[in-house]
Amino acid sequence: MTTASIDTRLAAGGRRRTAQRVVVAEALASAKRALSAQELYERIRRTHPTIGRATVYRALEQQVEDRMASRFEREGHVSAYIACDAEHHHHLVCTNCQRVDDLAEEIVAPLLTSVGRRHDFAVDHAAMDFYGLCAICRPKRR
Amino acid sequence: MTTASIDTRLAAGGRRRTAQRVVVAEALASAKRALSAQELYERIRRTHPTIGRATVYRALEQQVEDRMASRFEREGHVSAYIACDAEHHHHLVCTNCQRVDDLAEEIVAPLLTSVGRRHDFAVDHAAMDFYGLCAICRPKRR
DNA sequence: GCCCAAGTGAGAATGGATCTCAACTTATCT
DNA sequence: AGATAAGTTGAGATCCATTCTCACTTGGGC
Repeated sequence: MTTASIDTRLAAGGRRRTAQRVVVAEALASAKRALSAQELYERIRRTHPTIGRATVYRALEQQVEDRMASRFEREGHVSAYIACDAEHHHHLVCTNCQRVDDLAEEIVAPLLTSVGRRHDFAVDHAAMDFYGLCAICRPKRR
Repeated sequence: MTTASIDTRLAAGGRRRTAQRVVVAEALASAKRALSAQELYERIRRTHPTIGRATVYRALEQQVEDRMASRFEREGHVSAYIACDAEHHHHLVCTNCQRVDDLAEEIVAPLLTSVGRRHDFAVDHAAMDFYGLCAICRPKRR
């Protein structure tokens, strides 16, 4: 994701494009892996020592609302965030290096169809995150 | 799930079958819906006022380990638990009444196969919970 | 430039979850 | 049954990620 598109999306929905929100969005996007709010806060603090903890939390919250990031749960009741584009909402999370890969949409679609057919249930949203070892970490752990 | 089978499974893996663990397991099993640890604690307290909060948390934790229950995340960083048998680990959670239905295993299997084929990723566990309205709540909300 | 609602930061508050530890059970061994 | 070792328990303290508060600041339309 380019800085330009981050900028555009940060201004969506009547939100203001503040320096802090830009910093948070860029930091998350450039991480290319899942980070907790705390971890991101600490990273950002190295270059922007005056940023507030609550600001980082609020910015992440908004990014999730605006579909610029998605949130999932790490062990220990901690939220982790990953930058993503609006279309992909399911992930393969490496429990070793925290790298995140998008789950191909065409793999998920048939599942949603089957759920509708098999169960009498109106799916609103799904949390579908797979945890395991990525191609790089797997050999090391054997 | 019968009391007998709860009893059997509580004793699995060298654990002791204590009165408190039996109470927690039965309370969760009879709820037939997702409950947070806190909610379950309050329910149990009505009939067993001396039970400790930590005991309930520990019992739930063990049940998850022993595959007698599964845990997922509710809004607000709260863990919710639902009793289940060892085979089913994915759920359809009604966001209105909190009722939980098991997701048929044969629906999920093809997805896991596709993930393995399409991505070079060793899935360890998956959080696959679908949120929406169940057959009973859907008509009411229209 | 003016205005004001949205956003910010520092610290306090919140609250679910976990830890501590002495007292208590359970299962086992003799 | 009595002794014993180890798993459990309960009450409260503690932890810590997250949220709240509120005075101050800033973005952006006018």
